[in-house]
Amino acid sequence: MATLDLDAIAAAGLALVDHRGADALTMRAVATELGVSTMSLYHYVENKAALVELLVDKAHREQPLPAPSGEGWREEVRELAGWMRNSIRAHPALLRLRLEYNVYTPSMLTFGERWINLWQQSGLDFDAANRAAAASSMAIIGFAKEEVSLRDFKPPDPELLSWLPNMRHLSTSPPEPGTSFELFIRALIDGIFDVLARGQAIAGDAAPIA
Amino acid sequence: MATLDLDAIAAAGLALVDHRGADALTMRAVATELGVSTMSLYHYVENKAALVELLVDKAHREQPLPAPSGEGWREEVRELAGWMRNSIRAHPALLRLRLEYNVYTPSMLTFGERWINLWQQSGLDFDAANRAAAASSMAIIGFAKEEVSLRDFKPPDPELLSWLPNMRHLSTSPPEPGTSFELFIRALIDGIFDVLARGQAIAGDAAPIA
DNA sequence: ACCTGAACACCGTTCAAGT
DNA sequence: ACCTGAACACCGTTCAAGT
Repeated sequence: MATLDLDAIAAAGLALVDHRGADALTMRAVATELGVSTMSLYHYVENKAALVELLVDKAHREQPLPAPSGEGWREEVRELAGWMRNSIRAHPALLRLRLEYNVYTPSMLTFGERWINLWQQSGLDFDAANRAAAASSMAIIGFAKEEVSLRDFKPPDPELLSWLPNMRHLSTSPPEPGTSFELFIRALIDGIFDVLARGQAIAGDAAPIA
Repeated sequence: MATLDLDAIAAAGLALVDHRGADALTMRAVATELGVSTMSLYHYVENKAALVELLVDKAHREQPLPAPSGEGWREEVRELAGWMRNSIRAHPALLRLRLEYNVYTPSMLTFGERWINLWQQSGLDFDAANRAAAASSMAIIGFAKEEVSLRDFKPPDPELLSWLPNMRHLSTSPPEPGTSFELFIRALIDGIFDVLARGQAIAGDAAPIA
């Protein structure tokens, strides 16, 4: 029996990333963490990109998709958005590695599938629902990533802020991050639905009337 | 007179990043591009993080903030959002470096200042306008970053997609990226305004009535 | 099949030395 | 003040060799 397996490698790597940051994830560090030589890893993983993919997969398995609540499409979209946000926030240091090694996993696709499904239940027509799903998923993923990026934004010296009264006020009393996401998600869903529903209604009504 | 200056270094670095990607930006590469030894750079730049900051600053100077059009706050918010999107798209490979070296520049702050200013003209009260500005700026920056990230997303094998009809349809006929941003920005601004204006109205009306 | 040490081609950066 | 080559401490990864 082998002393190593993919899950142990993923666990060790993810622990490194979570506790010591993206820079701490080196082949050497993962190997010594597992009490094994660096080159052993290459029997399980083709290269570092594959290692990162392994971590992303494990992170995703730890955060299974929520069961549909049946509370209606709007509420379910909000729940799924919250799940995506939590998935991103669970391993903030993983974001840089994903970008660096261009890692995409099938789990993203199943999320997208369900996301589109929900919008198809909104009453918008087929094409509008697809456009709504595409735009809104990008917005939500981008917003959640931006939240974790801003976490290690160090506020500039007060000197500079003295010329920028609005920013000074915002940086001294920032809105709570949770409420910002609440506002964003509600506004986005309602906004996208309204814009597209209005477009449909106009397109649908104009022809018969004219 | 010196053979080197900050602007030449920034230009050489930015050219490398734009034409050969983030990985191509090494101290050695920038130096040889300028026909100089690697260590010369350290007389102008403390370390690689400072080099990246230099590139970001140059990129930002090339994309000056648009003059206020005076067409009303909604239109001006859209214009400013488009400017931000273009700034991000102008140097897509710079995003990874910014994240990697945690680079924030004062130019971000002047953007934020104006962004808040516009929302203060929306008719929302002071706190609501600030919340709107914070949430919407994160959404827009995140969305634009997501757009460029998705640029080098390679669609998965059709095998996998056969179980995901919605995603298969989306990947065979994706919406045009430009219209996706148009939809997103309009929906976001209207959505945020409506949610907060409704909240204000309710809070303002409920008390007298009860 | 699984694991290993030595080595290679790269990094960013320090240092002592040149003009 | 400005520039330089040599060297150091890291990377990811190849290779030939062990069990």
